[in-house]
Parts: sequence; C-alpha cells; structure tokens
Amino acid sequence: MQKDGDMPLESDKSSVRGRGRPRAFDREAALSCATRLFWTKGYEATSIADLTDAMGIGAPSLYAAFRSKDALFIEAVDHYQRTYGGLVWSGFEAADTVRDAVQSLLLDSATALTGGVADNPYGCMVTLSAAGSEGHPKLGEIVRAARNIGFERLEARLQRAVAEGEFPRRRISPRSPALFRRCRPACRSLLAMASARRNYVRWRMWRWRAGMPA
Amino acid sequence: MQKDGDMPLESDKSSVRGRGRPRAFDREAALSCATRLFWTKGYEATSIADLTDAMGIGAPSLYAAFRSKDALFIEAVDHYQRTYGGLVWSGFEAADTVRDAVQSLLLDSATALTGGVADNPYGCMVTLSAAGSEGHPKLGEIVRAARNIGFERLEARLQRAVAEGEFPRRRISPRSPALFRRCRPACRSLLAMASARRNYVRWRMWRWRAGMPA
DNA sequence: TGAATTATATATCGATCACTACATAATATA
DNA sequence: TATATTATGTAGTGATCGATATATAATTCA
Repeated sequence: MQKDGDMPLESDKSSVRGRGRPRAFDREAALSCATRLFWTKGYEATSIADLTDAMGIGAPSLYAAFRSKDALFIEAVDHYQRTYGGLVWSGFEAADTVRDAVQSLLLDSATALTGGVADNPYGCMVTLSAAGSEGHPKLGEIVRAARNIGFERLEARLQRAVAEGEFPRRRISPRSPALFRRCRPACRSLLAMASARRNYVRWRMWRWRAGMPA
Repeated sequence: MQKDGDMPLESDKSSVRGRGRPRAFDREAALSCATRLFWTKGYEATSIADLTDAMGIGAPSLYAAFRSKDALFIEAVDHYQRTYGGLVWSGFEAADTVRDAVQSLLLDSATALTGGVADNPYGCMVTLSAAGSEGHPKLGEIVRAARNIGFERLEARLQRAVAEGEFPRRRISPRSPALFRRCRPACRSLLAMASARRNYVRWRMWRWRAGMPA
C-alpha cells in the first residue's frame, strides 16, 4: 500500500474486472478529457470542478481513479506524449537520413503546435505548463523531464549520424558545450530547411493572429 | 467616476501630492515587484497574498493603488514592455540596415529570454501568460494585443526597407498572406544570421538545462 | 444467500481565493 | 484648530480551492 508512490504510472487495478462495483466511466476517455483541459487552461487554472464537469463524473470517482490533482496531471502529461507526440516525432523517426529527420521535426512541430491538426489546442502542453511551476517543485521536475526527452531524441539521432559518417566530424571551438559541438555540423548543412521552417511558422502565426482556420 | 474604466492606464492621482494621507510605498517599485511575480508564476498562480507579501503592503493599499488583480496585471504587462522591451528591441531600433536590425532582434531576444540578463526570469512574460487566458477573455485580449506589437514592429521595418529599396521587391506566390509575402525576400537574404541564432539559442538552452549560469 | 470489496452520490471539510467594511492615522485646506 | 480627504491596518466577506467522510449501490467470492 505504501509502495504505491513507487509504481511507474497507471496504478489502476480495474483494467481487469475486479471484485467490487465496476467503474461506470471510461478511464482512458476521462484521462484524455483531462489532458485537453490541462492543455488549454494550464495546471493552475484548471480546477477539480472543471475536470469533473468535463469528465462527467463526481469528485470521489476522480480521486479514486487518479490519486490527486498532481497525479492526474502527471498522467495527463504522459498521455499527451503518447497520444500527440507522434504528430511531432513520427516523421522524424521514419526518416532515412538525418537531414530528412530534422526537416520533418521542424515542419511537423510547426504544423502541430499552431493549430494544424484537427481541433487540437495551440502550443505545446509541456512548454505551456512550465509557467507557474515555480513554487511547485515536484511538478516542475516532471515538466522539465518531459521537455528533455525531445532534446535527447534529437541528440541521439545526431550522434548516430556522426557515428555512421552521415556527415563529417569537425574540429570546432573547444569552448562550446557538448550539444552545441555535436549539432553544429548538422545544422550548417540544414540551412535551407531552417529557412523553410521559419517562413512556414511565420505564415501559420499570421493565420493564427488573424483568426483564420489552419 | 464611471468613466474610470475608459482611462488609458495609470489612473493614479497621487503622482502629485494631493489632499489626504500620502502613500507610504513607492508605487512604481511595487508595480515592478508585481511584474516580476506575474512573470515567474503566471497570472493564475499569483495570489493577492503573494503580491502583498512581496510588495510589503496590505491588500487595501494594493486595491487603492491598482483597482483589481486584472488591472494590476494589465499595468504589469505595460510595465514589462516599457522596462524589459529594450533588451529585445533597442538593437533593432538602433540598427542602420534591416539586416542588422533583424539580426539584433534574433540574437538579443535569444539572450534576454534564456537568462542572459541579470537575474531576470526566463521566457517572455506575455507569451507565458497566454496559457490559461482561456475563459478569461478580457485578459486574453490584452495579452494578444501585446504580442502583436512585436509583429507590427517587424512588419513596419520590413515595409520601410522595401520602400527604401534596401532589398528588391519580388514577385512570389499570390497565395501567400501579406506578412509572409513581405518577409520572404528579407528572410532569404538573412539565412546565415538565422543559423547563428539557432545555434546560439540551442547553446543557451543547453546551459539552462544543465543549470549552469548564463 | 451472506460477506467482502469497490464505486458512486451527497454533503461537506478547512484553507485559500479575490476583495472590502470599518475604524484609525496622516495629510491639505479653511 | 476644525474639517475634508486619502491611506493604512485589522478583520472579515462569500466563493471557490483541493480533498474527504459517510452512506449507499453494485459487483465477486465463499
């Protein structure tokens, strides 16, 4: 019972039908609902009443299924990455060359984060949730960790490209930190792509500003 | 008395010493303090108690000087732009060529928004405050308006550059919206600078991630 | 059929939210 | 000094915050 906090995630037992009264709502659907609510309103601005209203359940049911507001938010971040992460990373992972991979990442993220996909909220849930994580250390740590996943994926792909000789290793200033040192040769060869992404983002921002559909 | 809402900002009368008991605190210093608090914690997560504690005044004094939490926040956004806007825009305004102007904007914003200046909070107060503006329409409108100022400054500078023949007007796809159409020729000639900024930002993000000083 | 177990519905809990009534203190004007 | 005016300090407003106690409903196991 006390070890509950050490369990990874999904400390929910009723995925298999258990002993007592069965749950009357779809846990995954409720989590999805909560995720979109946190995404649009932010952690602080989303109240338990907002959540229970949107999920269509009572507060005790929420607390029985998800231990607390904090735990629900942490699970929502995980759900967000599992559900919407593909919009940003699927092209990156599927690409054959490092150049195509980074190009997909830049273009796909520009699309996904500016209203390009269905009726998803604007922006990145993780980035937006970073505001207000001051004074909430545990939650800030979760958000920071989630943010670093992207860095690590990109770094790993670039390292692989260097190891496989996809672009040459170069000697550059030793004062630069490691990630900068690794990224620089790749970025230099990706100038045109960066230009395309920048213009694309600006175009989408214009439409956003003007209230036009994506 | 009812027209108070129509007054532009700074509906404060005691800049000149008036009739009654004089104010015992520095209004501008208190506003600065509130600005940094909103900047770090966000609008929703910052309570009146947080504000009065940090300002060192009582709640009635806060409400006497700044009409409400909303009004205080609006004034804080204005204060933010007046006080910290120069970190991002001074180089832009002082530059002789449009290229130097945009280069300054990109590099200076990268520095200012990632902890490059003194002990300022990370990120842009206006951008971060956008999260949670859902369901708070008046406040969201303020934030959106503040955000557009940057677009308009950049657009105006590019238009001026085109008008003065600093780079040639080109025929491009008529399907592109106006801002995109205007920015494209400029951006095309600014590729190298964009690369520099991208690497610079990534370098600063690395240091931020690692908890290193800027 | 009980007994055990789990979920739901109602009705809160104390704490904190943004905000203010009230009395008092400090100033200008008459 | 007397009066009007404004600010401050104390104490509190109703509302909402996250979270729960309690009783009841619904299920499995013996």
